[in-house]
Amino acid sequence: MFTDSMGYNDNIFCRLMAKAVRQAREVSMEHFKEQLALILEEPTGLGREEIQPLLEVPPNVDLGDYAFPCFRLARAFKQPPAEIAARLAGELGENPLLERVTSAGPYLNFVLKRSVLAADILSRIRQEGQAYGSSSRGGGRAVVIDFSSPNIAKPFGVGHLRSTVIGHSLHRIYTFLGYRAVGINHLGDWGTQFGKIITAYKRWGSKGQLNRDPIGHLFQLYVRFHEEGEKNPRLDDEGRYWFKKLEEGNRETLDLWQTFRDLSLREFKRIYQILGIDFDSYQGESFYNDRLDSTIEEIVNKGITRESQGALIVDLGEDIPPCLLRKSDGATLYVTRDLSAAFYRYETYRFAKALYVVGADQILHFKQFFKVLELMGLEWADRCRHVPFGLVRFKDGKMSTRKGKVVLLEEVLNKAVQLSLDIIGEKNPSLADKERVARQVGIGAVIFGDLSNDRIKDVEFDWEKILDFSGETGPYIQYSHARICSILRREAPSQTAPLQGEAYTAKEEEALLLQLGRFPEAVERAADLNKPSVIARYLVDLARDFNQFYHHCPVLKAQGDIKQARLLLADAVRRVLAQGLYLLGIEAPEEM
RNA sequence: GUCCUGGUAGCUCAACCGGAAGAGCAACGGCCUUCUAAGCCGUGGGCUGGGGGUUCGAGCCCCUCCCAGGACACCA
Repeated sequence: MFTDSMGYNDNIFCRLMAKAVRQAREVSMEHFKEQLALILEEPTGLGREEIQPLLEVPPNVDLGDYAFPCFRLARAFKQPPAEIAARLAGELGENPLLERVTSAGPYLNFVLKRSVLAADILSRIRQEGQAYGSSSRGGGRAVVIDFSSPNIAKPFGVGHLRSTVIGHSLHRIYTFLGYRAVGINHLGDWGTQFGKIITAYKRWGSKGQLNRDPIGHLFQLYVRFHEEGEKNPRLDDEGRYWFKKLEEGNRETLDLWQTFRDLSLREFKRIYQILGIDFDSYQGESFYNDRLDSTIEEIVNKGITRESQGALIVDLGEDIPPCLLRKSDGATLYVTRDLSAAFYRYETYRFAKALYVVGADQILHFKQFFKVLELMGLEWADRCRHVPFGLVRFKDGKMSTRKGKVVLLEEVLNKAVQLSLDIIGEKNPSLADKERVARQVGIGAVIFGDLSNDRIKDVEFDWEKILDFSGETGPYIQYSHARICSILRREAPSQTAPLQGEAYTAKEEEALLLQLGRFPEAVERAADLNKPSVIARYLVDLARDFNQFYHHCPVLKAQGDIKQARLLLADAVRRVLAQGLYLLGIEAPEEM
């Protein structure tokens, strides 16, 4: 059952097309704002375009559905805002859209007619199903999203979770808005650290251990290299030597590198599978090796480079340090690969946007990188955006990969799933397929925990917090969803019965309807700001509104039209919760 | 030293491009012969780091100081 919102199928594009056709006559919350702006145009003497952005949602539902602050009018009317609000409230007469207009201090508050609101939103959700909230604004244009991008031969720690889940969510959000999202895992599979690892492997490595636990072994070697390097500075030279060999294409070294890469990638894909994530491309840094010369040439040809202390640099002006394209020993750098990748991606995808979901510690790097594109005069330079996020840190200091301090993501996921399983055993022991649900809930909790806060803020890793499933958490949203499914299993709403807008009278129902109507705005905002947290917050509010409804408005025990109306409302909430979770990369179990 | 981010309830965080300061956790008190108590209801809790400025209006914009974190050409 409920297949319309569960299995996300390829059908979405057909739906989006059909939707575009309907769009002209669709009514939405945005449309309500337009209508209000129209109503206010005459009495205020302001234009529609001026009014609409001023309209806001009052802090308290009892005040109204929308509010218009009258401060702006004070000067023109030569009257205090409060008096203007009071006067306008009196002047605005009957309107088919409005239940009432009141003034509260300097604010003019509007209450929409419940029957209109309900019929409007619910019919839309009923018609569009899982496409509710989507749009065709992307028009099939490409958005390239560079995310996750772990370093080969290093463990996948909790620190990598952020880029991975933010990027994945953005991929789904942009797809939902009609873009062709391209997820790229720009693997860190090249660079001087491979010289180090090869050095370490040659000195202390073991083939047996490598096959048994590839990443674990490589990580040990990496840590040991840095430990010994403190005492023996010559190790660094050795590392550089082997990297040079690698770049020259030395067979033996290359084979070793290839082995490390294959083993690591297999390991990473296992983790991605647990998280339910896939990429459209795994072209990492090494992919650009044979393009670097032409990349540099292209930049040099623009006449913006110069030699400095034997290195090739681009001056970027007073505010930013210069960008180093080639070291004095001839080796290239990270940014050279990024530039090369950007050229390649533009040629390949002709993107409308290129997003880089990379930590905030690399803000300067991206400034330099984008500045070079700009100085080259590329018209697509401003389509590139760094989507930075705060770092994960521990109470007792920073996480240092070099020193071997790392919390494995898999360990976190395993603990969350185990805890989830324990809770199911306690609360719902008869549940079928407990392990599957425990995975959905445990992993959902970890993902939601990361996505629910503004990405720019640093997060402190805290076992207690990540394993807390009460309050504003992923399980809270999933639980709300499962509760609805439980009701609908007993009785499904008629999908053809006429909508009875008048049947919604409880204030919990009103709040829920209004919140449902805001979903499309939340999705758009999440995309505009590249912040999945906007959707996460929206879902917390929606789930809270639903739980209040659940506790105050019996569904199955209600009679006739009221029962039917509540079933329909619950069903609409179910769809939006499931879709919202999907956009975050979280599953929505029907029971838990 | 220079630049970038953050600083909101005891703790973790919201606040829709300037508009009426809110949640969750923790604490305390209630609610399961009722559609899943991973829930709901209630109580307490604030000079939005300090000071100045712009504005009818600032948690949000500008200046300055304090605190925390990060970055700052041969790493990624």
